[in-house]
Amino acid sequence: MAEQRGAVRRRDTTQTVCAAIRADVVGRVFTPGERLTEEGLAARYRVSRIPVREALRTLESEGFVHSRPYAGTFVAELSESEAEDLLGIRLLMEPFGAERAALRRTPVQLATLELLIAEAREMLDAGSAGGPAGLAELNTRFHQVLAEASGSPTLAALVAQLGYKISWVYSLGHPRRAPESWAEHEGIVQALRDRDPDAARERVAEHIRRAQAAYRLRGKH
Amino acid sequence: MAEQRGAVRRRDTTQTVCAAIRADVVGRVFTPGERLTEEGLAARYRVSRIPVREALRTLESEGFVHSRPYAGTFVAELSESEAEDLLGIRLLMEPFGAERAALRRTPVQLATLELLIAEAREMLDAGSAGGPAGLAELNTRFHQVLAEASGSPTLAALVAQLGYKISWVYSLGHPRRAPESWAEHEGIVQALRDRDPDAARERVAEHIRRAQAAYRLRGKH
DNA sequence: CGGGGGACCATTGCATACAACTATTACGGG
DNA sequence: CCCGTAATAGTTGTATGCAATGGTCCCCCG
Repeated sequence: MAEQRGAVRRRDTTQTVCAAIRADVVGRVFTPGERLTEEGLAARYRVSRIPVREALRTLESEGFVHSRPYAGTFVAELSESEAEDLLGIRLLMEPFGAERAALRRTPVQLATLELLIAEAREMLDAGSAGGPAGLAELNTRFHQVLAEASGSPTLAALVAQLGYKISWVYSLGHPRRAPESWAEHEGIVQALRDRDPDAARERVAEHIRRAQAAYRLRGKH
Repeated sequence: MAEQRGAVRRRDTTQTVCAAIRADVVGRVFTPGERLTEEGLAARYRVSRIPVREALRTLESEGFVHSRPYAGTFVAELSESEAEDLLGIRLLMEPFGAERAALRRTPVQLATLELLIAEAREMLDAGSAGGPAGLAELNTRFHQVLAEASGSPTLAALVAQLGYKISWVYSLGHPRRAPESWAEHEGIVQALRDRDPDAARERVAEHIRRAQAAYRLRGKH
């Protein structure tokens, strides 16, 4: 369990460690402002310091940690306004990507999105048997595939980074509006199926505005 | 000269190497698709492989290179549509940032922008004595400071990454519209001075649309 | 002569080891 | 008792070295 947590098959170590640290940051295992020692992380994931260092450089450029030479690496702290801006940026980029995706999506991407919706519906019908974590995972993947369907690797990468950060912010308290959310996803996929860029853009924009509103309500803690 | 190119003061090596490689990628010293060997880069910049590796991880997450385990690192290739999308994304993000900047800019940031404009005007009046590279550098910094003035570190980082990539694309052939460009910059700063978010957003949008148009004209090669 | 398979080599991935710097703490002076 | 300074310890930065893997070239076979 914790023993084998980061036991890598001597391959892809850096990427695995990077994902693990990011997951632990997003999952609030490491609290914002906390100092991360390379040796501590190395021990935690059962690797040496080199993969840890490389993972930290990636996470730094993604904005999850920041480090000063010889001083150490610290988990980033997102201000409230920063969290708000994140949602604003997302509201810009995802509709833009969806517009492109309506024109450029491949059949495989379309089918993947439909598959994700089907899996989500199954989970919802089963009464969240897969757990809310499963739905959140599906949601992340949905938005990820949607971004990739835009045909722009840069845009997809940016959306992915944003998605991680928003998960981080949202982790304070998940708004529970999964059924509505997935219904909206269906509308988005329909627009992609119809190759209707305007509808795709508008539906994604509306989807994100609603998520944003739900977040703001939860934000009053 | 080339001898001392990457001779680092035994500090900040990784960041310096990262910037150097990025500059060489943007400057077309390394051509898209080219394979970069760690040892070759280490020799070029007079450092060991470790800083090179870490720099490459950063550049990978920024999208300038891509690497597969054990296979090597390759300079990324930007398709024409990808270049077009880059400009589209910039057209989304920079006006958004400018809107925020009009409300959040600090006096120091405002003064910095004014300083940059003054320096640019001096160069222009001197008949591009500082060289076009100097103006391009000032342009990059202007947009960088403008993005930072939005008060959102995430947004600033994204704009910075985009800026590098756009410099890369533009390096195929610089559109020479520096005088008009800097006149527009003045209008933008005026909007920030007036704390007028709508004007700031619109002027930046117009500025970028014109740069985009100039690029498209040049693009017909 | 063209295509497939295998061995060699270059290169990457990772761990260990040493040097350099920061932060903390203890000590002495005011 | 507080502040400034210096030594110390802990952590980061970099170099060297070895094991694992992918790419390439050559040989053999069809």
